[in-house]
Amino acid sequence: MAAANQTISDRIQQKLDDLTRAERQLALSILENYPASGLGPLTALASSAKVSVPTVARMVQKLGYTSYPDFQADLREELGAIGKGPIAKQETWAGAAPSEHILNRFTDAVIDNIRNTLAHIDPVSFDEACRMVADQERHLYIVGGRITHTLAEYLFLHMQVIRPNLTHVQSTSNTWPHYLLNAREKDVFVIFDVRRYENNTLKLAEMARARGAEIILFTDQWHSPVHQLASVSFTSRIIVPSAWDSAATTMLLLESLISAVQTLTWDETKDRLQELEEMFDSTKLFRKFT
Amino acid sequence: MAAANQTISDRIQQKLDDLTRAERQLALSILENYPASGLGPLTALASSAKVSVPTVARMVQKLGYTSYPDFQADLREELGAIGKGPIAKQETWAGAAPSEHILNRFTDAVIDNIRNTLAHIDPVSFDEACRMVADQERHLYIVGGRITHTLAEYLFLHMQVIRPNLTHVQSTSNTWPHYLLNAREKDVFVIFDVRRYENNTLKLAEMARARGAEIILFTDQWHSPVHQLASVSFTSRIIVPSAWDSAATTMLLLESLISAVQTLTWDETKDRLQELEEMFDSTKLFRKFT
DNA sequence: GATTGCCTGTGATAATTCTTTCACAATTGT
DNA sequence: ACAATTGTGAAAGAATTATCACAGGCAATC
Repeated sequence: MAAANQTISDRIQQKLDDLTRAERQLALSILENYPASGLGPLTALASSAKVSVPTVARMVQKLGYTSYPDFQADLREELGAIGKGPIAKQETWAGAAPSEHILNRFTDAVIDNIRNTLAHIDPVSFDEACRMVADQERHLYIVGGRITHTLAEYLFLHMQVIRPNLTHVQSTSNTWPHYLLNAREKDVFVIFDVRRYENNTLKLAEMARARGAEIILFTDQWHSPVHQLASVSFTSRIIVPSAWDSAATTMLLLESLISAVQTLTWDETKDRLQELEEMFDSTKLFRKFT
Repeated sequence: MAAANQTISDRIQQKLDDLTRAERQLALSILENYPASGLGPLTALASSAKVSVPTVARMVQKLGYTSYPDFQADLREELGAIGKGPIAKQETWAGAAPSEHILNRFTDAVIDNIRNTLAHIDPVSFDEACRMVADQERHLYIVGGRITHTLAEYLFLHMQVIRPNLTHVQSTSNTWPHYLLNAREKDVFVIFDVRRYENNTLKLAEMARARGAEIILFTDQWHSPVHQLASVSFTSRIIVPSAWDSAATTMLLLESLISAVQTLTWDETKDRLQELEEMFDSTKLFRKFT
């Protein structure tokens, strides 16, 4: 049994870089359900991590143990030690940091935002919005402002894979009126507007509405003026201990929407994804492992 | 394995009266160091409780298990259930929607990601990264890939307000080698790289490192290869019920970092913010109320 | 584009450890 | 003294673990 002042969890994380792909997969699996998974039989651990038995044996030795049971003994000892100590903590997210640390305070706030936002959301509207975004007959315009531009782009990036017939508009640029020339009845505008609300965005929304397009709005709890014009509005709470607002909750909503739209259009999407994969493979832009 | 809604600890205590002297002695020993002692070998448990091996075997059967390993399996399962904190599982986030609705499933996953990510973060490294990013002597390069580009841009946007002397680099473009010409010792690169890891990004990181610059990396649980070169790495869990990965957790970390850097540089920042406000006022780009 | 080397899984085997269960003796309490 | 409980020692059986050789696959390199 190897002596250690740190937890085995720490030790594994520290060694993570010296490990190979399968070993890392195993290590992460152990950390995933820690420490329970490491206390079962070796074969069970191997199969739950989807690696082979020798891989487990090899890694345990890399971690400095003479055998798997040796490793388990250390785990048990650690588990026993926890029992003694003050068990109080659980409230802090980053356990290693004090509760006043910005990481903990910020995370507290974001979780609170998420809870609050989700509690007030209307799933029917959500589903409705998903259907609108998934409808490939309608041209999809995605509009972001100065800060929200990044969220808009994130949506655009994913929608590009999922469906054709879409446009990314920056309300901060002067070129957006050109795009509106093409907008037709029933087209869909996904608009992001949080405080400080942008005049350009409002004008754009008004003109879109005038042309008979429908608007899906992502805004904050104070409601962008675009709200009046929107068919569906998503309201996120965005308060955090910072000079700025948080986009994390809006991001969550957005990703949920993407996931839902993806499911709705899966039949068509999967071919596009397939093609994309092949293109990536051929360009070698990405690496497959390690 | 016997079904139970209660913990095994409860069950043992409940049965305590039906047990004989040696068995009770064993039971109390198990509860003494719960659950670690029950997860070791039977013989070890027997000797630590100072009872004989058959006594252990007999009692386990009295508790309703078919075998000692069966008992252990139940213990491990219970241990695994504890690992999941109290906040996540029970609740439906969007109360109006059924728990199988994508909104609830997705939010569950994100909360889980956040919990897991924060649990493994090192606050010392975090603070260190904040100091590096806040140091205006060093030029700050922000690097994003295909998907992470949006996160990079989000950081860039905020850093622009907080400090001068920074550059936004897209690893997907071909122009980045030009930027590297200006990179100097101790400059800071904030690099985003999640799967699928981009070869361009790795090359960029290597060259930055060769020039003596320091790297702060935002990656996922599988660790971008850039990890080896980084002074500080932030590892987010990014699994959600979707064909894509979630950026929400990384966004949270990022915003925490921004907030912390903002605090560190407040003296200089507040003037810049003031100026920015005035510029916005004069351009009438934003509306002050509603 | 071919080669080389590293990593990983497979299947098998042997060694080890752990578990179960004997019968019987010792102990305890009634 | 009787009956229930418990421990001893042992041995068989089961499960787990350690390890091997080998082949396939992937990636880096030239």
